[in-house]
Amino acid sequence: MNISEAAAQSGLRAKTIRYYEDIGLVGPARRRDNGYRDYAPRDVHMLRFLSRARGLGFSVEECRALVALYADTGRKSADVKEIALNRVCDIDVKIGELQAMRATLVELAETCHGDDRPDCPIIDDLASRGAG
Amino acid sequence: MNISEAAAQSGLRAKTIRYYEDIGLVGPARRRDNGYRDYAPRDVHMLRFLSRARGLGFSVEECRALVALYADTGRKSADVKEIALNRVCDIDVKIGELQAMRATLVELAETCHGDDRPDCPIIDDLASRGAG
DNA sequence: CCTTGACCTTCCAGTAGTCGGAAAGTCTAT
DNA sequence: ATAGACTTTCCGACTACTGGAAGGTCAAGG
Repeated sequence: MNISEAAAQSGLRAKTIRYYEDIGLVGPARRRDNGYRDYAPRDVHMLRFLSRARGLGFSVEECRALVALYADTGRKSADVKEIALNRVCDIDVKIGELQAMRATLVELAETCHGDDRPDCPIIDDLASRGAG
Repeated sequence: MNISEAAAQSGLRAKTIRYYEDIGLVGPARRRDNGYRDYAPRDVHMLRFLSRARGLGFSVEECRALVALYADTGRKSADVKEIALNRVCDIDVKIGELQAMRATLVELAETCHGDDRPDCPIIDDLASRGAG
């Protein structure tokens, strides 16, 4: 099948598929006589794997590791689990940071009357608080 | 003061300060005879404002708007509040996405025995689940 | 005066992960 | 034959910096 069909079935865009081939995340696609890439269901399967892993926030490099583990039928499940749990830790850190930002912003917004007057605690706070 | 001192006092790096000048987020710094940038406490104040706004996750473009509002003493506090609340919405969306990722990953990790055996539900799930 | 090291300057390139578009070739239907 | 939808490669843009090279400047020590 053509790349656009593979894109539709995998959830990736054609551009992204070419990019993944470019950086070697997937092997070079088989080509037809006209030079068009030709994908088999098995290839789409791999692309869907990547689409899903990326959707879970794994970096392209982590995906590379996952692909290697996927291909290695003798892998240890512990190796995969470790990558997944590391990802959970990363996520926890990011969620924590975002929650801290959110709390600060809400606090600031709550003290701001939000009308036509120029006096604004949000600006004042940004301007006066220490760099930390 | 020199740029490194301004950096230390503002919480930004020297490189970042030059970059902000480059993209016009701050005006060009006054120069000394030797060509070195020379910062007054007032400039550092502005840089600290930016450092803090960036720390709260405002994009550089949002910072540009905040700087304009900061400089506009006739601003409406409502305009500032709107930017802040939009930012809160963005954060909520991101937190939601991260929590969904986290839940999926934890679920997958919990079903994975995580030992030397090759059988791995994480890989299996990534490989078999639909693209969504 | 000379050297050393820590500053400073500009400019260029690279990062992640695509996206957009140009220019050119190909396929399909009418 | 032609229109329009596909494909190809390549190049540049995006965000927000960061690193490094090549070179100028300054302050301290011998």
